[in-house]
Amino acid sequence: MKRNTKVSTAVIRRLPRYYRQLSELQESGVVRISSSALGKSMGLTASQIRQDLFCFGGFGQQGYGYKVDSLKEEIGEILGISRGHTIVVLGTGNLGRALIKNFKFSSNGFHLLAAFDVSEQVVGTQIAGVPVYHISSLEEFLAQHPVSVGLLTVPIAAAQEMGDRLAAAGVKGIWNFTNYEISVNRKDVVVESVHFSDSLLALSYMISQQEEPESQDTEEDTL
Amino acid sequence: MKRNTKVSTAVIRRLPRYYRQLSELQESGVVRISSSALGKSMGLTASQIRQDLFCFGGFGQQGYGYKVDSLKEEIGEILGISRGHTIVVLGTGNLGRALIKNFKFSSNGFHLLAAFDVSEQVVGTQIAGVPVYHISSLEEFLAQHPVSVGLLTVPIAAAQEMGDRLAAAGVKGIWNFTNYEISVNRKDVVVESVHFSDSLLALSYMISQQEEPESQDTEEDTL
DNA sequence: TAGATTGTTAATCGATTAACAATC
DNA sequence: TAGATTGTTAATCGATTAACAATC
Repeated sequence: MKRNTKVSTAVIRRLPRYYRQLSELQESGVVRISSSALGKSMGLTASQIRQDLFCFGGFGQQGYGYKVDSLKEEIGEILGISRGHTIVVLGTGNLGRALIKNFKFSSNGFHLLAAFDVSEQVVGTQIAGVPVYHISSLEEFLAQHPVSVGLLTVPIAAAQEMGDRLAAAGVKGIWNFTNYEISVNRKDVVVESVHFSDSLLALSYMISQQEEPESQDTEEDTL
Repeated sequence: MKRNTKVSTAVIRRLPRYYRQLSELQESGVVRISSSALGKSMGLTASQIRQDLFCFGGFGQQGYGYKVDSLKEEIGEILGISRGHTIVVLGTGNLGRALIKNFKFSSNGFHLLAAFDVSEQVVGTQIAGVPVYHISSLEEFLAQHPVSVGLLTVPIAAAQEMGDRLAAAGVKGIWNFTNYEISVNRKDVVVESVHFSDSLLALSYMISQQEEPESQDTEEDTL
């Protein structure tokens, strides 16, 4: 059994994928899986999977493989799914609304407590059962309820200020959906950003490469 | 000047960040920047930035640094921003609608042509000026308009089928927002997925680590 | 010119892959 | 038992960092 002596971000980023894949296997009724089968289904090597799991002690059985149920359970534990994390949403525009209505917070171990906005039209209402408060009452709310994460879907101009307020009020993490790289200098607040445009531009690069395949030795006829 | 002999995905993933940072610098009126200054502002080393740009030939001036305008331009070119890429949206639920209304497709070099759905309530209408057609006319539309990318925000149950139809109809890329890992076996179709839950679970892991800091030599009092 | 900063090669570091003994 | 597959160490590969000559 190994202590998690500094797990690399590469491994951390794969953990949710393992969790997702194991959930799908579980739903398909698969009971046991080997590292090589799991690797094949995810485009990874068996070695890498065993090495990754070894960071946390290894949860398999020699000669048998891994029990899907218990491995999923273990990884969920590592990810902190059963820690009772809580979350609030800042900004109830189209995206905030979409996330509140559709994203399965509870499947990911988060309890969605409230949303905040400035618009008088939404303040006081509920979105999918989630109460919407005025942003001015954010600190008051955070003082009364322990909130793990603040989800930012505010306009880009308000992003930094809202991030600062969340950090000052003691959240542990900020899930940033604004296309702005907010800077939080507190060591005890983690910022995780979802940059749609980074994703689309990476895709743009990849499809652009395919359009001009191997222009190495061939004569360029484009200007 | 170096040919792009297999650029690593690590580099590709940083290109959009460079582009974003340079855009912000440009807006702030910054004209010139050195690799070390750019690195500091992005949490990268100067060496890494020079190495990254070197993959494409290097666009700096010795003793001076990089001109913000032209470096941004060059990186935009590499990313394929001025290639006239086109995109259609499949699924006009909350998320699809939010993206259509808010996401700046044109800033990222994409022209949003149309949206598709099954609901009779939206088919025939427009969302932010974008016409919504019935999904049954997808192939007909794609045959008439060259479409680079299909954006998937359909329910998870429809994800794979829609991905297959897009690939068969000749799109170059699929931008997948369903929480399902669609599999496309065609070599000429790239899938880029945005998995919200992977992002949140990674954040969950990170904040969970902070909650139990350095439980190495200390006595465990949790069970 | 002197100073600054890149382009580019070399050294280092870390992550992935390979190998195999342990063991179910 | 024989076969399979893990846990774990070692080897390899690739990415990051360091160094410095080139040059603006």
